Amino acid sequence: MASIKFATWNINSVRLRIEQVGKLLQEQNIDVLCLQETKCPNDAFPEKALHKFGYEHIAKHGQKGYHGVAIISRIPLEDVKMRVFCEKDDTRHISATIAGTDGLRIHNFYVPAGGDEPNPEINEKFAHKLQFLEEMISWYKGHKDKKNNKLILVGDLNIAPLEEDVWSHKKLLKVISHTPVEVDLFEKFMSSHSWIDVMREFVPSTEKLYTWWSYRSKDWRVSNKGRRLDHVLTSPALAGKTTSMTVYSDARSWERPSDHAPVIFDVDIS
DNA sequence: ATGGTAGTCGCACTA
Repeated sequence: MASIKFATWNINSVRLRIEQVGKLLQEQNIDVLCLQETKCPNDAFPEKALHKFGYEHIAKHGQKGYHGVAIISRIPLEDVKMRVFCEKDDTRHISATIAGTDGLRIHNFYVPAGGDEPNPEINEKFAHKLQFLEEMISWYKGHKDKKNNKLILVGDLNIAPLEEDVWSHKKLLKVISHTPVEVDLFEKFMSSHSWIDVMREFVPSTEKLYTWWSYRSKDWRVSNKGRRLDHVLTSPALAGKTTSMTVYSDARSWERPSDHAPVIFDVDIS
């Protein structure tokens, strides 16, 4: 069986943590890594280090200071595209087709976090997040031949949709990432394209599952007040093709860690 | 109810 090992990780500065990127790639034998929050302009992207780690194919979409996404691959990437959302020049999306896979395409997203105040009337960051999600719902409508498209969508979607995706459902109902209005949009997005929630294929919805733990708690593993903000989705054409999924929370304990853990998964392409 | 930490860029902003 031929398979590809993928990972997605909000790295919170690719330059600061380039050695951690290398450690993940090499120790976990990753083929294709999607990064979010690279916080790095394209001309400053640490390509040489990545080449040294054995990764020749890099698709990047970054800007100074904020946001930024990238796909780092051992396999050639084709037809790299970026999409604009909300008519902003934020670097929040990049996609590519994996060579030699008969058209398997991966989309890498960094959805706006949305600020603190969960009222779009007075918080334009939350309004932006909701509009971004609306545009994600309409984004795919132009695609043809949906049923045969082999698509993977990963990234920091900044939404924890299920009750067991947060440490306390009740306490987070008014906390952005878990408010009903954004969870509804997330569910609308999922159903409009029949996306498969791969992580929940491996860990039942009755069990807690997190990918992010705030920097603001001293002992993140003991308090364990996490949220599942990072996601792995596939189109129905890939149903049953994901053969493993792990939240690699060890990386949250590395020295000067990202506040997100990588999610690693295998896709059978035979 | 509040404030806690981290990163980039420059002394504010975003998460």
